[in-house]
Amino acid sequence: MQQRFRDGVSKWFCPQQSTGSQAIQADPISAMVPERYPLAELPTKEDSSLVTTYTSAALVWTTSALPLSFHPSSPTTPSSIAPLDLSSPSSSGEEDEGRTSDPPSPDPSDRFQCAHCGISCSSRAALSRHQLSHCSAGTNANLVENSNMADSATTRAAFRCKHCPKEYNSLGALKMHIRSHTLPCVCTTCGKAFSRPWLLRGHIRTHTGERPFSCPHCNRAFADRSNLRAHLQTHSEVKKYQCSTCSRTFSRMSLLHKHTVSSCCPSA
DNA sequence: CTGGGGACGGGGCCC
DNA sequence: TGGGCCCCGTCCCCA
Repeated sequence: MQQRFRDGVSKWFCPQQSTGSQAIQADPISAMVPERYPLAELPTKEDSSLVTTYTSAALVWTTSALPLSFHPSSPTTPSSIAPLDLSSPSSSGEEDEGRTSDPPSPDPSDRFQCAHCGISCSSRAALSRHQLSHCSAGTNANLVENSNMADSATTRAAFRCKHCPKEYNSLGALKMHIRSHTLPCVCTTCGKAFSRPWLLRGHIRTHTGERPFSCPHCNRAFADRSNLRAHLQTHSEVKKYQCSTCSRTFSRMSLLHKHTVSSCCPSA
């Protein structure tokens, strides 16, 4: 029954069963029609080029990650926004405690580091898989001309999507991405298609009205866990996102964006 | 204008 | 290798 709840998210997880079991067991589950999956869409490995590296920078709220979604015309400098340090033991930040929305704790003791490239993995399994990527990367090495292994461990890519410019360094990742083009999961109620079954399940809740995620503070229920997470921020006195100009905090990045662009420091 | 909810997309991780 | 799940994030809409 206990599922994998990384980083203590079970603290505010719904009291009901796991996400995959409620209300989906009846008709809605039959709404999933994942038979449309054209594997033939998978590309060959002939394509080879380096692509932009997706670093984990965005995960630690670095300001450099912010302008990606800023309005192009906005003169706001990224440096006007800074991640809020919630390290202070504020009781208001209780629901944020231990979640992965926080920067991952260094805790090197339980990290599994790759001897090849130094990348830290969260588990032995992850490390094993990562090391396999070195093996497969060796296979792909001629696809991705790269001589600096240590520096390029995160940059090599060999599998290119034929529908868009995206590239991936593993076939599995590419297959997953291609689903976003093929949308194999179709809602039988409204016909809307989704890339993954659980996306469809979430969508089906909009039809059924099911709200399995409830707030422990106000008992308000949500159909989407992410929305509950955002809601929990409203109960926190100190919000996660802070404007470095006026120190005002916001529950959402988007609100911070609006604030910096429109009212606080639009010309900064 | 601001804050918040609803709906959804996508990459990563674990089994 | 694939499915399921998690988290992060965005966009839109409304009060």
